[in-house]
Amino acid sequence: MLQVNSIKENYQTVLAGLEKRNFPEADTTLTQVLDIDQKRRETQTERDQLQAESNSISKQIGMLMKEGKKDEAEKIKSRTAEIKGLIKDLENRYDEFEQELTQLLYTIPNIPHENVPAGKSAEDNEIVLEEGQIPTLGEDKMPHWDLIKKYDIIDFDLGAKISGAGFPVYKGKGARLQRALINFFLDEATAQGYNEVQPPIVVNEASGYATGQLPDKEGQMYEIAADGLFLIPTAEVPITNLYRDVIVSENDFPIKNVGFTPCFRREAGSWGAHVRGLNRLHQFDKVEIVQITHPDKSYEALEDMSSYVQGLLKKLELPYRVLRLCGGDMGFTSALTYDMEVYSAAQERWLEVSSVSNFETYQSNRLKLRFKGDDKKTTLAHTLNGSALALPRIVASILENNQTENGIRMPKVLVPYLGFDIID
RNA sequence: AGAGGAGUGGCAGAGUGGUCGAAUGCGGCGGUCUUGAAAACCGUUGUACCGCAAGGUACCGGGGGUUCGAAUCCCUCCUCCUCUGCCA
Repeated sequence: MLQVNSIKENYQTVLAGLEKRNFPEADTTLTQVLDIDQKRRETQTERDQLQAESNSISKQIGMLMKEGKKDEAEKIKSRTAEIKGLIKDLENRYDEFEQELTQLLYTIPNIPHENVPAGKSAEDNEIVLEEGQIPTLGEDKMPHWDLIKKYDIIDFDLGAKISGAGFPVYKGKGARLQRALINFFLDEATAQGYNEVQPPIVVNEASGYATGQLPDKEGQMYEIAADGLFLIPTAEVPITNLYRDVIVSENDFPIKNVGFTPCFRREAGSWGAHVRGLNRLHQFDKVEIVQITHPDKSYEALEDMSSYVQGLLKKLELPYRVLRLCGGDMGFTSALTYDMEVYSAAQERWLEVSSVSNFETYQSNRLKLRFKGDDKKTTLAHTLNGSALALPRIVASILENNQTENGIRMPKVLVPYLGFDIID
């Protein structure tokens, strides 16, 4: 969430940023934030003064008791009763203001970076570059949902039986392909200096709030109500939360972690032809990269992560394009996001396979993730993350783009991981 | 899951109702000494909020309570350890 101080100090910038996001009634909301904060601070000052008085009386009583002047002590006691009530009231007021403030701040999205294009929807996203040759397939080309049946590598019906729609079962070479991709992605990231972690795939409420999935999107997550836990929608949640309430040393930057996890999304309200096959699932596999950086270095890191992801797509021989998301399409918590899309040649569509974002201090403020520099001052760090990569759509386009009469040719880079070079 | 024990500053570890934000040791930082280093010695060493400042307030696992006053007493939740049970 945004910091009140930054709203105060950069009011016009924040306002313009919210307008770029088409955030309604931005001015009213921001004024309200400052107003509540003002009241909160005034209440604190008042409360602290009374508390100080009360503390000093208590000390006096202590001294008097020690000296055996019980009567005098009793006399002063009566004075404290009044103060006590006042403090209680102020405390309640303070808590209310603070809660109100937090609730309000939760509704305000991150401020877009200046390079974020204005726009309302996906139509307005800016295509940064397009790379790779789009294959031309014959008339008999098949979409991946037919290919997986033909070669019996992924089974939706079976998954539906044991779990429900959107929970596929990977079989034989299909399962092997999953494992190969996961290992390939992890090896590549590790080679780039990312530290591999294996986090839990359920998280508590505090973690959900810290990275911004709560309170906004609880409907998107599967909830284990009996235990107050949520199935993660992305490894971003547990991996970033590793650093909740942590003060790192400036020398530790950049902190780079990579992790593979299954991801779970309820995707309530999504249906239709676009979600057929592997295009949208309730459970899918993803390798996620997360960086924590010095504020001065985060955009450098973002470019670095973007080109890293592009490198993966090149190695997989997939045609792709990079989009810079517009203000209206960007995620709530992001300041700048690149989406990577691969071309799926039988569906004849671009499919999003990665989203790389810089959150600046939006997450770290909730996380209380700070760093200490040589000057000993603590400052909020910047957090970034990106998919590297999400598997299902990668699989979809590998299957579709590489189909031949004799079977589906596998990208060379995967062959050592697969132990075969064709699915037939 | 049941029984018992424990959670204090970066770590270790005192403190069981009153100048305790907290002894002491280790570690860290600064200095003296030294050609340099070590040792020794001296000093310093948590976080957040309010305040122009002086200063103040809060925090001893989380939350609540008792009391003029709580690290210390009570309730509750969480976590860890030991034993028993169960189990990949």
